[in-house]
Amino acid sequence: MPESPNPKDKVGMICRALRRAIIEQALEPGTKLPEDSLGERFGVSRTIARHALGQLASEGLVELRRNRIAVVVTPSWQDARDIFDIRMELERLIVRKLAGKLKPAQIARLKAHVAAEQEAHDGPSAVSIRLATEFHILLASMTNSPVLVRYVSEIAYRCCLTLSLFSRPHSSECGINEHIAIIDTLQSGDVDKAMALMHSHLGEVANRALVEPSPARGRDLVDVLAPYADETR
Amino acid sequence: MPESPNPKDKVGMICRALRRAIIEQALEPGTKLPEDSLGERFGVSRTIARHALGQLASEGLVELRRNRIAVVVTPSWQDARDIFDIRMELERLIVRKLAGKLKPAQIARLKAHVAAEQEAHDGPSAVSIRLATEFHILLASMTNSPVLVRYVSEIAYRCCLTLSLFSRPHSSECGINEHIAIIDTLQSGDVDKAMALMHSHLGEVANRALVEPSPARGRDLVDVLAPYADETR
DNA sequence: TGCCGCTAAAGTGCATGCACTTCACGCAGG
DNA sequence: CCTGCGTGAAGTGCATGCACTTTAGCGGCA
Repeated sequence: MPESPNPKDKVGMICRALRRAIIEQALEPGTKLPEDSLGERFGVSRTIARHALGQLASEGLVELRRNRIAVVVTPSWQDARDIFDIRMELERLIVRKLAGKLKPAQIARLKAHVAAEQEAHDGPSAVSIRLATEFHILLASMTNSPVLVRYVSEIAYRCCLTLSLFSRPHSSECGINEHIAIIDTLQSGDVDKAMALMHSHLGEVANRALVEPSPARGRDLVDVLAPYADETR
Repeated sequence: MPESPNPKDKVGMICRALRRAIIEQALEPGTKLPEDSLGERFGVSRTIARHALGQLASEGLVELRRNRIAVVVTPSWQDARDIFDIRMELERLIVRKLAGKLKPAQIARLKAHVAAEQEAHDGPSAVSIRLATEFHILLASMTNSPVLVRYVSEIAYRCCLTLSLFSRPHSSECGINEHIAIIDTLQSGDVDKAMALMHSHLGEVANRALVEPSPARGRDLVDVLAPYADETR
């Protein structure tokens, strides 16, 4: 529902490209995204680039301030916590809808994905982060609920952003085993266990990600100061 | 985060206006929204109108098909069910965050809102639907979680759309009393009871809204046929 | 040296123009 | 009377242009 997979849809293309760049941390939080550069890079006019930025902004991935260059958002620590809270609720819902109802083909699909995750385990961490995220989106898509897919995608992308901000350098090799366990439990049909598993899985991720701010975590000054700046108005 | 309350932000203005028009059912599902008409009506160029439509589309309120006039979405019955499911989860989360933590000023604010609902009870049903919806959004906003606010707003708006499609003519005078009960329980701090109340409140709304399609519910042919059309591709 | 103000360059906000697509109406044929 | 088709009108997709805002860097002044 965000935008169709229509190959002619240029703004959709750009959105996907940028989302992917962001999720793989090729574009770090705070990176500037000037309309013309984008347009030039993708071979379209500013108009289109602008439209794409609008989309991404509505997904919470870029920040759009009037008369200012768009930037990749820098989620606050509080934002991050909120997002994880919501994510847990939504993914529990997904698990509830899915437990015991997956067709063999779907199970196979999931296992194939996890295999890909394992394969990428020793590769660049950007890829494994992306795959881990896509696992959750894949799961969501099996509910056949476009709305759920959209929200979980959005949230999962934003969690990636958060990870690149707050998480310890090498915590990214997050629970592939947990993914496997979830698939198995889903297949077995034990709703409660599946929900608990998903809950603790996400809890793990959140814990790895959300090491308490401990102010000067190498991040840009302006980000560190953001909360204080809020006080002044 | 969707768009700032900046008064200079024309596309934000148009979005708000259209959202409100949709929520009050001045624009029914299926209504066409040509860019130029919109632009003319709001005194801006097509460019801006177009941008606004893009926003609304990403919120799931309008449908945007390539080279075709944008229309107010016509949610399918299944969509409606999904949306209510998600809504329940999110609002339960809200209640959990809020129970026992509301400041007196916030309680007062809520009660004032309910009073307004009561006042509008005998007025046009469009207004009371809007107020009922805004009650939930107000609640969400008290969590101070922008993401939560955004999602609940979006979902609530879409529920309104659904209502105008599926609900019986005069079911709109939905539980003002239930709103009051929720406020009271929230104040008392009984998390479980508050969650149960909210759950049943939404369940009520959903039941009133989602009378099983029973095919020819006066709706347009094309809508009835939509699911069958899906089979063909 | 260090700081402040000024100015050109870079960037955004928005409207308009042109090419292409879809839509709606009327007309011919069954 | 209904159906199928062709054509102009209506509408979208996209690029470009101009006015205004922000930014960054330079030169003057302390």
